[in-house]
Order: sequence, then structure tokens, then C-alpha cells
Amino acid sequence: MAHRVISDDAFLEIALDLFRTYGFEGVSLKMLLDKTGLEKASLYYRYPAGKDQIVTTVAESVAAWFESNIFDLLNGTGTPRARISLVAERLKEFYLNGVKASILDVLSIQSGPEELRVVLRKMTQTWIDAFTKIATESGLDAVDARFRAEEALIRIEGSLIVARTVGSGTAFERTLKLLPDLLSLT
Amino acid sequence: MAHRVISDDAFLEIALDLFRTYGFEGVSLKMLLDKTGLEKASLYYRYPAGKDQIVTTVAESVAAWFESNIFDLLNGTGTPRARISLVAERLKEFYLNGVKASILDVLSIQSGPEELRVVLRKMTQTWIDAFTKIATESGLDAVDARFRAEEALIRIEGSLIVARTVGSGTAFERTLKLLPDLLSLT
DNA sequence: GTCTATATTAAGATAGAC
DNA sequence: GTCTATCTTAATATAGAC
Repeated sequence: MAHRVISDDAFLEIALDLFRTYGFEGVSLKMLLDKTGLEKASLYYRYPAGKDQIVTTVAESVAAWFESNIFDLLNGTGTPRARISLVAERLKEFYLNGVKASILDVLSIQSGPEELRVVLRKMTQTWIDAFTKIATESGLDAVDARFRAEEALIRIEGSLIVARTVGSGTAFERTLKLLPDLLSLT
Repeated sequence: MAHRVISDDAFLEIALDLFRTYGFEGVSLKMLLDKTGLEKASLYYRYPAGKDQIVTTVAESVAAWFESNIFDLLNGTGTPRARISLVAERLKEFYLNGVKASILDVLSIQSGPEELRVVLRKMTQTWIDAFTKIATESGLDAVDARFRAEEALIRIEGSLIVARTVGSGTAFERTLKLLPDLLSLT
């Protein structure tokens, strides 16, 4: 077969889609090779530590995406309500109306490298912190703001599970609509 | 090695613990054999269809346990608040304060047999129905009751994920405490 | 930096003795 | 109804040509 190339970004996007769909153990190198067109040895050239390194890189790239597309926006300018409504739109796209799973869910299962779980734990904390901050801006005291921030993330994750289990994104879309009120935003 | 026997119930309990910890693809037959003491051929004698059949049987046994320990109780006698508080206790035990994962979460990932997802979907619907019924008894209209029932399940599932990701059961235990209010129970 | 070819290990699965 | 022994396939991983 002739040389084939695929950018690192395109590779990671395909890998993300596979991992969030089938989980770490459910994705084989063969699936990654078939979807990306790479050959096995080329994959190992890019990621010498194999699947462990790929899944960790995927999680880091998602964390980076959230950083610049969700968290920075939450901490940005404009009214809290305007910011959260834009965040809800982007979450809706990232999770494809509840069709695509959360990596905080699927990849936090006890499998794969410990380093992966560290990345996910840090991303979770950053998310809760950002929600806490925007709730605080709306006048809530620190304890209540953090409480509501955790509740908001809980409902996002929980509604994604229910969406997946019953096969309908309704619950997830309703959660997104409620986000401003959940965080008590002005 | 001498003959070893293990009851079907004990086998399924060990299998449940493995599957909810490592997921379907994360559990190998070898892990099941090591934990149960059975040999491979004996396992196939009990479950000719192998891992697919085992995980489906596990899910069915959990569904049966919920039926008689959670759903029947929700549909039983006593004030709604008294019933839900007993249910919360049992959920706390089943999920070991948030340490153990939900099979509606871990086993609903796109892996394993389709039959498994059917069992999980049915169990989810039964759960939502039971929550809806008890909320209706407290005076909520049908639409609002169902709405709150879904929210309650969403928060249980979501708080289990957050508990697992951050490594603390606090969020899950708080959800259980809030259950009566979430369902607006009298 | 990607390829073909090969090696190694583990997983799922079955045959047949007891 | 469990066991030992064996089989087959798939997964991870590497060597070396281009």
C-alpha cells in the first residue's frame, strides 16, 4: 500500500470518537488503524507506548479543548447568563445532542493507564471550579456556589447516561436548557 | 487441581463486581476464573455462550434484585417519604457509598451483546416508572412527576460518575439525602 | 515517517477424561 | 459437573526495508 498520512489532529479526533464510543478496552489497535488508514508500525512510531499513550493524549487534547472552548468562556466577559448559554450550545455540539458519551464517564472506568485518570480528575476539578466561579459572580456564597456547580456537572453526566441507556437525547437537552437556573445565574 | 464448586449466586456476585469495576471488555475469562476458582471448561459448561451470556445473566440478576429490593418497595405501603428513605439506604449499600459503579453506566457502553443493552434499557424504564409513581402519589401531576423521576435517576447516575472521577463519595451521598425532596415527597 | 513482515502473548473456545 | 490439554484467533508489539 502506498504512503498514507493523517495529521495528528485528525488522528486524535478519530481516536476520541472510538474511545468515547467503545471505551478503552473496547478499542483495538486494528480499529484505530482501519479508521485512520495508518499501518501498525507507523502508529507505534507516533505513539511508542501504544494504546495507553494514545488514550492519554486523547484525554489531554479534550481537556485542552474544554479549557479554551468552555472554561475560558465561563471565566470571560458578558453576563453570566449569556456566557452559560453559549457554553450550553458548545456542549450540545460536543456531545452531539446526547448521542456521544462523556470521556469523564467512559474513560474513568478502572482500565487503561493511571495517568489517564489523573488527566480526567484534573479536568473535572477545573470544570467544577469554573462553574463555581460563574455561580459566585451571580451572588451566591462560596459554599452554595460550589454545591450548585457540582450539581450542574452531575446532571450533565447523568443525563448523558440516561440518554445513552434509553436511546434518546431528550434528558440531556433538557439539562442544557436548565443550566442557567441550575447555576442560579443572573 | 481438585474439584472446586461455587454456587451460581456466588459466581454471579463475583462477576458483577468485576464487570461494574472494569466494564465488559475489561473483564477477561481469566479474571473470572481466578476470582471464582472455576476452570475454563467448567465455566463454559455453565454458560455455553461465554462472556456474553455471563454479562447478560449478571444484568438480569441485578434487574431482579432491584425489582424486589427497590421497585417493589417504592410501589409498596407506608408514606412515600418513609419508602424513599429505605430505598436510599439500600442504594447506598448497593453502590457502597459511591465506590461501586452503576451497571446502567458501565455496561451501557457500546460493547458486549445487544441483549445486554435491552436488559439495561428495560431496567432504566422500570426505575423511572417506579419513581414517577411515587412522585404522583405525593400529588404531582403526571408530567411533572415523570420529569422529577428522570431528574432523580439522572442525579444518582451523575453523582456516581463524579464520585468515581474525583475519588470521593460525597456527591453521591448528598444526592441520596436529597432524594425525597427531588421527588417532592410528602 | 510510513511501510511489509514477523514475533509474542493473551483471549475466547472446545474435546474428551474422570 | 469439573477437570487437563489443546486449538484458534485476535491483540499488542517490534525489525528492518524504503
